[in-house]
Amino acid sequence: MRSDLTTKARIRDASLRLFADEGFEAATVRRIAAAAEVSPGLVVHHYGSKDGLRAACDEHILGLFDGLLGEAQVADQELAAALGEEPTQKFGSFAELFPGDSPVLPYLRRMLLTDDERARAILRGWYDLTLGLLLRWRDAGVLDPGPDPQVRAAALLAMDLGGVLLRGPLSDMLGFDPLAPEGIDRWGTDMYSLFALMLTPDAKGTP
Amino acid sequence: MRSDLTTKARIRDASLRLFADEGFEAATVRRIAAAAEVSPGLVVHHYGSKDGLRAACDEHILGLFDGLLGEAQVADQELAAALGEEPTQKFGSFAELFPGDSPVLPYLRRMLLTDDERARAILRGWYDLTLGLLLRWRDAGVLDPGPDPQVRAAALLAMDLGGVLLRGPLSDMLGFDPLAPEGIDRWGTDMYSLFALMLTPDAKGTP
DNA sequence: GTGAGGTCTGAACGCATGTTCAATACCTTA
DNA sequence: TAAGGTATTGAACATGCGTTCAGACCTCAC
Repeated sequence: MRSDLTTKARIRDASLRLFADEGFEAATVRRIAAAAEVSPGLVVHHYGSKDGLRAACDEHILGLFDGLLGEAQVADQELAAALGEEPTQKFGSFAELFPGDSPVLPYLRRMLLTDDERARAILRGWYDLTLGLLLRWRDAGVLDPGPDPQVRAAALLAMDLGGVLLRGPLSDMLGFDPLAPEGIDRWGTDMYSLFALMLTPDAKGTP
Repeated sequence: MRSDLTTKARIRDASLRLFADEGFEAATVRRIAAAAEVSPGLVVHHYGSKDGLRAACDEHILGLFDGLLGEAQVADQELAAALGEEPTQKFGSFAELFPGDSPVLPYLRRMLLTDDERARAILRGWYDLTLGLLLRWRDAGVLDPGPDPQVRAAALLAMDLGGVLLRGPLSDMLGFDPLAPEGIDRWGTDMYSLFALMLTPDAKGTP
């Protein structure tokens, strides 16, 4: 496989941006071609059809998230040994994983918006991870996930992804972009402090 | 089997559903007309254009939320007198305001995800209300909104709306629809219990 | 050199779209 | 009953869409 700046990859990246920003139907083959500085015919030549192009984009993005989920699972396993040790610091957020101008989060947003089945599957992976975390820490006496851990895990995920999906309106309200590098700390700090409320008094005492 | 609404309202409701479910571009005038059991020409006759129809839908939905916000503000004022009295029970969620099959939440979802400016304005109203609530209750010693109340208010809003925006995937994960009448209690209960973590020990003691 | 095979273009095609318009049906008011 | 406005239709139109295709261009192997 060749380097990633081939014309074919350039077309995919251009369509990634347009699909994410404007939606699949609104992004036309002609404008994708213009953005990638090629002819419309070449787009079809490389990807067979507009649907084929979308599939390639999906694959690309889902691959990234799958890899990420794998890393998170590994990190989770490693963490399982050192239980009770600053769990708050390990409760990472989606938003911190990608640079502010990356098209990855906007594209995920689009996939979730269109209820893509595979986006759901990715989400389910993160849900399982979160729920597992809550239960394990509960059993270790570190954390109280409330009366309904499954719903609690879903709510935490909803809050995290709500930040991704509502990035624009939230920036409006707060006066800063909570997902941009400059704002992620302020956003993340409060997420942590809200999460920390679930820690048991014992765990709170030992920072 | 036609409804007893006027033809014009029937067209608007049909397009409301289609816009919400499939997006503005994907919902064609012809299919809207078919859903409303009229001819394509009549749609344009009543609303001038497809854009005019969208504007009418926006107006309809935004009107509903404006009215709701007004009611919430009134309720908030009334509550201000009886401060400290079961604040948890008054922390309502978006999702509980509409029946499960109403197109209102799906349409709001669509507006938020297309970054409609007026949807942002509506959201800002709810944000201001939430933030005001947090600050007032903090000053009354009932609640601790954490180190950054503005971000906290935004995060709570993100969680609430995250439920709306991710309804499909969440239903998948949880095995029940958290926004349907049968599931809203279970979802709402955990939202309450998470919110209750912010109450100060004094307030917690007095149910 | 020459031909094969991939890359790339731009015009063309068929189709679905939003919109227009003349014609018809319905309903009110005089 | 007559008139006039509104509601409604369905065919027609222009436009932009995804896609096709013949051919030009490039790059190697022989």
